Amino acid sequence: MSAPYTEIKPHLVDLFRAAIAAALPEAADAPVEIDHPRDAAHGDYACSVAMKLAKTLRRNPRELALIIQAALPASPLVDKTEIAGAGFINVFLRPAAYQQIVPYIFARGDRFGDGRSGQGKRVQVEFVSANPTGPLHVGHGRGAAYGASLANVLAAAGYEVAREYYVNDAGRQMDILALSTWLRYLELCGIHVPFPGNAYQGDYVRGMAQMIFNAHADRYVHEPWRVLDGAPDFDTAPDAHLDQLIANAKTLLGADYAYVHDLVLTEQLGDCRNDLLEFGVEFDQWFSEQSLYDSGIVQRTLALLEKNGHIYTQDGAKWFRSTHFGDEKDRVVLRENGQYTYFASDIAYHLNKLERGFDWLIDVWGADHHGYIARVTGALQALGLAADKLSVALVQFAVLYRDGQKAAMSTRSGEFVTLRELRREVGNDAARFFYVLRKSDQHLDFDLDLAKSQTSDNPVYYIQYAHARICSVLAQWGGDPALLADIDFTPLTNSYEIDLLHRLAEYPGVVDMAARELAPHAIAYALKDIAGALHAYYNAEQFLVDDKTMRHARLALITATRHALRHGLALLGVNCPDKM
RNA sequence: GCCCCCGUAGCUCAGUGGAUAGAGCAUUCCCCUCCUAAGGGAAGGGUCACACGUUCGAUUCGUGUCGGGGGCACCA
Repeated sequence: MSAPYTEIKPHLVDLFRAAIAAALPEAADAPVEIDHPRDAAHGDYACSVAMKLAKTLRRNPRELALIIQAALPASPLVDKTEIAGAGFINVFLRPAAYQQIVPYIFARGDRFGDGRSGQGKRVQVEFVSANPTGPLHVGHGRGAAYGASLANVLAAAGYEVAREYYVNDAGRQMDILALSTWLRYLELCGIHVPFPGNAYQGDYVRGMAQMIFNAHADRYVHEPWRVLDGAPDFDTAPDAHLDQLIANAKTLLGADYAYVHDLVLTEQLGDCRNDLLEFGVEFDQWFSEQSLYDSGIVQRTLALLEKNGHIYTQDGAKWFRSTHFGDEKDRVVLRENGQYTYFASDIAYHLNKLERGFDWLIDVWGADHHGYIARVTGALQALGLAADKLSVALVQFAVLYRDGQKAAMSTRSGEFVTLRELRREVGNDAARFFYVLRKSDQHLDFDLDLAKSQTSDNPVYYIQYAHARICSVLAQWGGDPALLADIDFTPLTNSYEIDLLHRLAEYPGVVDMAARELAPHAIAYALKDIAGALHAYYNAEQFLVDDKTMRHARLALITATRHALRHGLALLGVNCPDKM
């Protein structure tokens, strides 16, 4: 049974609309905006519509404000209104306006905060999608935390969300990893081939080589003296050198190359999946790039583009005319050597996504990919698809700080800080929270010392502590919080209580906004505010007081607060400990 | 050169077309015989980079300048 609840802001908008329709019918479609004044002396909410109407109606704004004020219908939530400043209509609410949120939250339980603005539309969030060529590093961690939280927020806002990881299992990088592993394997077999500096250097490569050696001894040693055949000098042509070694490995290993390739792919993908799983990040689908070639959709897509006249041949390569769609230059889709570019399969991938019936696609990319947006949206337009169904969320880099210094992080030579190392050092909760504490399109300074400090400085503990305190009080009370749903809330009138009620009432709107703006960081800030209001309340008032009515009202309020904290922390993938 | 992000307190960052711009840290104080002090309260600290424009009103929107970061492959 759902408690009657009137959402404050929409209710006030309705009141003002009704007043204007009655008193100023010529301005009935005026935009009514209600905001929350900074200064409490200006009331709980303020409306600026009189000033906005002043110009079109050519009348004095304060005079208009008086007319509107006089026509406002009576409301059980409104105590009084005042006209102030240049023509603001300030609204002062009755405590009941805020108190009603408590039974509403009890009715919604841990689903308080869920909304319906998504209308069940199907949205796909594709994120992380790191090449499975080594451990995830701290940069991927931010994409993972952001994407996972964003997907949760969208689901809470009423979207049907599909979480997807695009596996780049078809490209040159995978070949380099397979080669790297084979060369390390040959070393284990006592055969030394100079290990190229642009191959994968990390210890995990030796680990995979060891696995092959342990399972199959020297079975995959195939004419190793020919590995360097025809390879140009590494120092003058490192890339060509590496490509020749890959070609040689494929020739020498023959059908066994697939074994090495598949093994390293399976190993790295498995490692990646476990890493993310431990981080609380799960996917509905791991989509293989190779499958796009196997199913022929890449070829079909390019044929369609060609038929539409968006492909031309030059210098032996096939180009997509992306300049026609605002890109700064045209892009190769089929190289002179007959191989498709990554871009080619990516066009096919996006076509495939839309063919799967999603209403909205969100790609979470590293900020270094921003130049890629124009060509992908261009390709969608060229295919006759609605490019506005695609949103790209760019995630800027994270820089780790330790002792006030940048923590060393080089992408080559296996020196990078892995996501796993970060999680081990600061814990999953702090990592998830710190990653989304900044707007995604801003550089993130990740303070390792702060993240692992078990003090009040740490915002994660600050919020979790609020939750634990509530649990502790309820445990000492010993009753069943669910039975507090129908008690008398009118004692909740002091400033701490009103402040907390206010923040709780605003929380569902924050979730809605966070979904609309692709901004899960707003959840983190809302939680900090709610936790802050709870802590202030806790210090100012005793909850377990003798007066039963007051005691129950306060316990109900903190129980409601607990629902909101749990909801928000769940969206961010952070745990809610009962004790700390 | 072109494109993207950013410039708000000493530091790290929120924020909004509205009235006196916020938080945490840092600094200086204060609060546990009391539900967890991983907490609360107070004080100081600002030309919201700069200029011009739009607007009744700009820190917010637009243009430009300066400054910081990133990106501009027949790599992925």
